Amino acid sequence: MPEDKPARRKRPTIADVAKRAGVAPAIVSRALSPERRPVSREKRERVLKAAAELGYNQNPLARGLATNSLDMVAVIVNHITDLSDLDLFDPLLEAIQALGKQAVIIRVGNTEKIEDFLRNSAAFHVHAALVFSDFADAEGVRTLFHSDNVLMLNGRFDAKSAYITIDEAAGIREAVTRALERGAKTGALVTGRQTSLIEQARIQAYRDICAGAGLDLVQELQGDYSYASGLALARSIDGASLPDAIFCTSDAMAMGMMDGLRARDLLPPRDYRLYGFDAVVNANFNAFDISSIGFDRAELIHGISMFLKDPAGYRDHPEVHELRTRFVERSTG
Amino acid sequence: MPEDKPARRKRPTIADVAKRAGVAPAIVSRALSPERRPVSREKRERVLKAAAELGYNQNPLARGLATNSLDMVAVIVNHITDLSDLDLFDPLLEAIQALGKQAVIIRVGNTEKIEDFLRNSAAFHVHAALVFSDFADAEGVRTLFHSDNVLMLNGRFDAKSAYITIDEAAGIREAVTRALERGAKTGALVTGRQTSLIEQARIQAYRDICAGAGLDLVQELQGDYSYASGLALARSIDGASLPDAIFCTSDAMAMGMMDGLRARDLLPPRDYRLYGFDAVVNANFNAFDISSIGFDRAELIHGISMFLKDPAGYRDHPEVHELRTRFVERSTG
DNA sequence: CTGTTAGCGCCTTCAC
DNA sequence: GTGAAGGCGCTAACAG
Repeated sequence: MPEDKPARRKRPTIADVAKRAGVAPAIVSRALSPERRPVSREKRERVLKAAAELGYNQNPLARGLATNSLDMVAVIVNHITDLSDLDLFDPLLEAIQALGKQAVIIRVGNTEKIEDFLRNSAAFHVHAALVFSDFADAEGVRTLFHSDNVLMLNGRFDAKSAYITIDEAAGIREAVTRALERGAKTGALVTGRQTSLIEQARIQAYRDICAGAGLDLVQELQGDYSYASGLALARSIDGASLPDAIFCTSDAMAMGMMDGLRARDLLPPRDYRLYGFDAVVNANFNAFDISSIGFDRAELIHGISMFLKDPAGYRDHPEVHELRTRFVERSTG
Repeated sequence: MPEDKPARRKRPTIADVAKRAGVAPAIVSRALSPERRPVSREKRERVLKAAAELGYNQNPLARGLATNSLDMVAVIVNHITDLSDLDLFDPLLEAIQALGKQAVIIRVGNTEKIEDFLRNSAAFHVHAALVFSDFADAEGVRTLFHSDNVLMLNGRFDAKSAYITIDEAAGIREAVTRALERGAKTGALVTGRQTSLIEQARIQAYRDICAGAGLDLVQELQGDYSYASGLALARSIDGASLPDAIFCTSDAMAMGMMDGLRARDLLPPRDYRLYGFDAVVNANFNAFDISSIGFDRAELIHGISMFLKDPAGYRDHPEVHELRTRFVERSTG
């Protein structure tokens, strides 16, 4: 191999631009900075022109070394399915890229020693971190990343951290009301991983609201959010005294439940009413079309964008700190 | 705000470790390098001890600046759904992290000027790039990234690039054979985005194999891989002369097709045989359970890992350069 | 094998 | 408003 890497043409540096523009490197740095820095209008223009002619591009590593930060956003999930569906993930990436930043996905699902691993990684220096994983708490993430710009999306925030919470109760109240209107007297609740704060809130909301509204929650079953667990739990539902309404804390479990009961010729809404959670598009498949509860993903993306754009000013916009869930009516309930 | 950032305790540097171990900084660098570099056994131990005591962690930005590379892997997709499903994405992330690297997801779907955007980004310096997007060609990606370590997974490779291709024909042949065995004489083909090289190969394989095997492809319909497009295209299927077999180039389209025909009381395998593609887990939902064609995702991950571990040596392992698809029998065909 | 010396490219004082 | 100088932390190159 004579010249495997033909000495990739060296990229122009700030010094090259400075030379061409006939100014000092520091001027170039200032002129090219997004922030308003003292440079005379005339020199700024010379610098911009020279930079364009040379095809200059900043070296983010050098800037990162000097400023101790990187234009990347860490997205912390358990498994990737935490982002409950692609409906959220795709626009999230788009929003991050629209801000000129890049998303580093960090999966803490079963990586032990995630900390050691991260400390030697460039991800350590990210501009901000978005935390979806319920395994991470605010303080831990702050020490994990070389940044205080942590947005907690898992409910585990503290006084110092930014967050977006979901008002689970709003949509649940609508769904329960709906079930009652349709004559439901009894209900079953199918839950997911109870270590999640969000899940705990969801379960509690169901209990409280059902109790308050007079819908008798006769059965609680625990799954793991998955289709498979819903399918398996269907066996635990007593056909003889079928609950009038079955509430699942994920759409996937609702789908499994529906398939499991369908095998016994029990169909919603004829034989029981079925409610999912998350309002994923999948549930819209004709074969399921499950009534669900969810929030507007665009609103969540909007809040995240605001945070990334100006982490310091985020506190001043409480209107994006909490999202409301709503009942999404489909054919099962 | 008196002290918003309480001067985050400075992390120890290589110089601190050197001082404590009583050696030169360069020795520390060598001792801590993953590669085998000349350091006396005794000094190496002193360095390791000092580093541990100090809680030293490398600064990847500084290393990146010096070596011009970063321990990150760019994953380039159109939209995130390019990774056809989470079955692949989650283990891919896990594999990347297992190598001590981080995944930067780059979505080129509708970002114009992706190039300008990237050149100013740290992603430019990634260790390697994995290309799933069919919008990117090998040469383009090499110039886009400051790295020749590009693995093409979209079929658009050239002589200089590493790649993994999928033998689409193998599984298609099995599926067509199966349909014939079950008495099919006529078939319909439902396709996706035809700009993709992989899709083109898939379509051609279907045509060739059906022609060769004597299955008459009476109809071709174009969708976009999605459930919705399959559902819409079901209307174009003539109920009177229903094809014996319907082959879809994605599972999602097959699901849509199935729902669309179900609405007209046409069910597989009673009334027609239905075949999907990708063999995603979703298709396993009881309500669908669609026969499909796919490759072993673990094999793909294995090949990708080999590449990331040693991009230079990858060429010497041709056994991972091509994956075979296989027919996955389920209930619809 | 070892240590010294230069950078890598940028930003940030700090005088002017 | 400007520019020189030093530093971010590490690695490569070069003598010893």
